Amino acid sequence: MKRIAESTVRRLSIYLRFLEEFEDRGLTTVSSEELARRGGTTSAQVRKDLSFFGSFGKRGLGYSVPELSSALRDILGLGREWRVVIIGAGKIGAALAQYRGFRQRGYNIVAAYDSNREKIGRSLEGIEIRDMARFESDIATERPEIAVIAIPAEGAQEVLDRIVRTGIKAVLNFAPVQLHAPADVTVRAVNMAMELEGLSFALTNRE
Amino acid sequence: MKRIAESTVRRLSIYLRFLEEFEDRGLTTVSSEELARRGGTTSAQVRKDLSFFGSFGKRGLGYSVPELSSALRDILGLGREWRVVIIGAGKIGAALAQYRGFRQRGYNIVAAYDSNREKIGRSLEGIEIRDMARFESDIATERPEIAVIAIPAEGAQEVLDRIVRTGIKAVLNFAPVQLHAPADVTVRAVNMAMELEGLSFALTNRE
DNA sequence: GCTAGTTTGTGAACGAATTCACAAGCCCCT
DNA sequence: AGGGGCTTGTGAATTCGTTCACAAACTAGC
Repeated sequence: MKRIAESTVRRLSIYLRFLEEFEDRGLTTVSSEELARRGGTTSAQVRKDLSFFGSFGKRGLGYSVPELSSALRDILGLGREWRVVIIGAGKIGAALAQYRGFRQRGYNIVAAYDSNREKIGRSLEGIEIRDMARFESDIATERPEIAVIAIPAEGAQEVLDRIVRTGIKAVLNFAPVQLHAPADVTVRAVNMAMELEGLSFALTNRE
Repeated sequence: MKRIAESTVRRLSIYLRFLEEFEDRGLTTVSSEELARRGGTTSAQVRKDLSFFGSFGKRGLGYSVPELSSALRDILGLGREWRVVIIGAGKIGAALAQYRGFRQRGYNIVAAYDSNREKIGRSLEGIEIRDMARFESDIATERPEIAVIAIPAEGAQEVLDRIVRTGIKAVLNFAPVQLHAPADVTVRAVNMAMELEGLSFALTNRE
């Protein structure tokens, strides 16, 4: 299969969100034009994005809402459950743990890890906080597919190295540092500081 | 001035982070090659990124660490203080409010807003939680430059419309929806659900 | 002050992503 | 059953972003 651009995948997520809304409202078909308007893009872009994966529409009519959402869920890997571990039981870990959208979409948070004696053994929004020392042995038996780094910048690369050694291939990083991993490990970053700097840049440099 | 790509601005943030680290370690010069290695890019990319804004280096030597960090801080608008309001005093709002990196870089959180009677009047990590009903009148007197949306998806577009009407031109959105704003308002989105879907996509569709 | 060794800054080449534009296909109405 | 009106799917054209490659400019050593 041809390599798919990250931007395409992001848009598929956006389309899926609208499709789910349309499903709830009982709509049966939708046009690329409508999806584009909602998603802030163009109808040609929508059709091109979908065309990488197949033909889901009917000419003259549009896309069947249930069919297309089902197809997108499959494409995005939402047709199964994913086991997720969170490293870092601080505020960000807590915000993640309580977010209902994750479980709804099949992301099952199996545990949180921390090194702070105060936190170990307690629960984070119903999720067990375990000693980071147990990390490797737990992973070996529970085999989660996704790890979330929710600790400060300083220890993040070291934690990522440990994650990589366990064989986990997908990591979501909330620490405000650029991390390095082998090519077969996908690392996505959420960096609030960087986004804010994008805003102050825009405010500063506009005509 | 020529339009600068968002990807360029993101990289500038990354470079600045390393430069600050180098400053702390007392290093005086750095090459584009070194910055590239740390930032996960190429030296040509680093030089091209910087060249949009001027010539900061010395041929044969590299860049002066203090000079380049100062230049990047100016470019990214970090040479002044920005007033920020957070809308939504939930878990995400709390995670933001306690994050020390913001104040360090000149983002001053002036207040948080919520509609929940329970929360109004309390404090979020030392920041006053105010009634959302006061929003417009407060903005008119305090004139913050940046608003952060940290509420669930449902009310987010409506809140953005209110923000836009106050004249605020920069918004950071944590709600998992695509929002629409006039072209002169910069909206950056942080969408954890979308990032996770990027990961499950990568796990599902790889050879 | 000259030479060898670096590293920048930047046009030109390349590659990737988006947009255009239109034939092909489908629905609905008469 | 045929025609008009839509909307998809997709090559081609275009735009945007990255990488290449090298002259220009600097340092350091002799």
